Amino acid sequence: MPTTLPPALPAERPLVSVDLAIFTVRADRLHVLLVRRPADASEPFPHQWALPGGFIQVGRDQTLEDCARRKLLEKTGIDSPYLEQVGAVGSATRDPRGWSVTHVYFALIPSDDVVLQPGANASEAQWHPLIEQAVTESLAFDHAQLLSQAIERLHAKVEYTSLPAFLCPEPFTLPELQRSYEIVLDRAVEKSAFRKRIFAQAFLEETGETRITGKRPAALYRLRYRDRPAYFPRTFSPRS
Amino acid sequence: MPTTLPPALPAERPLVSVDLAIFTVRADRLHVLLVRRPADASEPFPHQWALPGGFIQVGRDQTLEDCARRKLLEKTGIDSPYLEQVGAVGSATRDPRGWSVTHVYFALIPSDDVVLQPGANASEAQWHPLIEQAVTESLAFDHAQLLSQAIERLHAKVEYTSLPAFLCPEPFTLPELQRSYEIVLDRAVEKSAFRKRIFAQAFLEETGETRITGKRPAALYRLRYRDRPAYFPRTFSPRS
DNA sequence: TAAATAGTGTCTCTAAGACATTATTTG
DNA sequence: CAAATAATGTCTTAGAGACACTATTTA
Repeated sequence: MPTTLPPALPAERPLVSVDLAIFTVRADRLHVLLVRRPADASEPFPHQWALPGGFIQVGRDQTLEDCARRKLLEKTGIDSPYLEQVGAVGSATRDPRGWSVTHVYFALIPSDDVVLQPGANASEAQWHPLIEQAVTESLAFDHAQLLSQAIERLHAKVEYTSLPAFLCPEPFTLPELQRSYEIVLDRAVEKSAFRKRIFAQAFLEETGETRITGKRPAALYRLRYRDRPAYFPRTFSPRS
Repeated sequence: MPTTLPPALPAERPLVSVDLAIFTVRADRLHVLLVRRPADASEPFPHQWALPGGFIQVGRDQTLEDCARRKLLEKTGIDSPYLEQVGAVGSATRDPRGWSVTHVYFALIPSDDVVLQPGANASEAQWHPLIEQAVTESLAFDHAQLLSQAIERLHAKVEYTSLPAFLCPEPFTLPELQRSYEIVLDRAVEKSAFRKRIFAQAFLEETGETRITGKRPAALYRLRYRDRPAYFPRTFSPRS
């Protein structure tokens, strides 16, 4: 029998964590939630900004996604956001404490639902605006890379899905939804084409109410399905 | 100091693995490579078919993707396939040996490059045809679900990328590439539209040679870039 | 020259972009 | 009624689908 066969179970196991890119729109800008690493010098990257996250607790989390939802609830008080797995990044060197794999999720939440949770380490949670697809602070670990993966995914999917609707507090008007698209895409969107596109997918329902913000009141809508986005048959700008 | 704070490092760590859905086209059908679990009754799911994969070896694999490439090389002898991470699935119950996370990758390889590696456990590696998007055997663990996630991703991306080109032995003719699309999509593709679409993206280069299989010889092409697919501005059938 | 496969041309259709126009409100 | 914002209408355009047609080979 060869001696090179791996053992049935590995002697050493990697660290396993989940990290979240939680996005919202505030003050007409896309923001991401960051937390400060503990100041304790025995921890890696003390006092640096990082994506909220943490290790799987095998006694507590039933699934990877449960762990992500738990973290989100702890930080924001929100328990049913739009949540999507972006991917996993694992290597021997990304965490000085050892071989580690992290699982990146992104969440979209309407900012008025958020109650940043006080207490313990969450007191240092803060919204950071995204300038040119990135955050100005330098982040702990490889979190800058994880964040840009999440942003890249968001950016790509906004071209052909209704994701920005999950950033709007319900009910919302069509101009508000359009603005949400423009903020995420960071470019102007043509109104008439936008409306045809949205209505063709029929994922909104009228509340019957209107909102009087500017001059002519705008019709209010809510999502027909809170649990999944709508898909458009084409992207916004097929070439550009 | 509260006693509910998690420890800096978790006491228990999940098992971490990689599983591969390796696709190829043989005999005009999409196939996936499966391996038999060891017959040893002390192992879970003895003698069942499973996706090739295994635990991360922290002393050996530098990254998650390295681990996937290593497994692929061990099973097929191929070292630079198209390889893409599909996602991670983790839960307390998916492996009877404990909390486990697996990372699913899919690979596309031209079947004539493959040399199924003999020896040890690899002697039991076999190509299985996909009928109606699935394999007829029942698979170990949650591998049926992992496989369908991989197939779903492949299916979705074929609508707007050049992925089927990675299934064709180079050089290939346009009718051969079209057939590759039809096999993966499991539907007919219209020739004229197909050719316009392919040439518009300019990801092929002519070899100058032709292949004489049927009557009129067909021009031979190879990929301009082996490392990434081309993206089309629209999907194949915008509605249907 | 018939059969078969490779490759092209033409017309239609769908959904997006541009941009002008109409509608409804407040001051 | 003027200003402002909401909503609609019309024309163009890009790229896919349908399908007829031409081109090049072998038997």
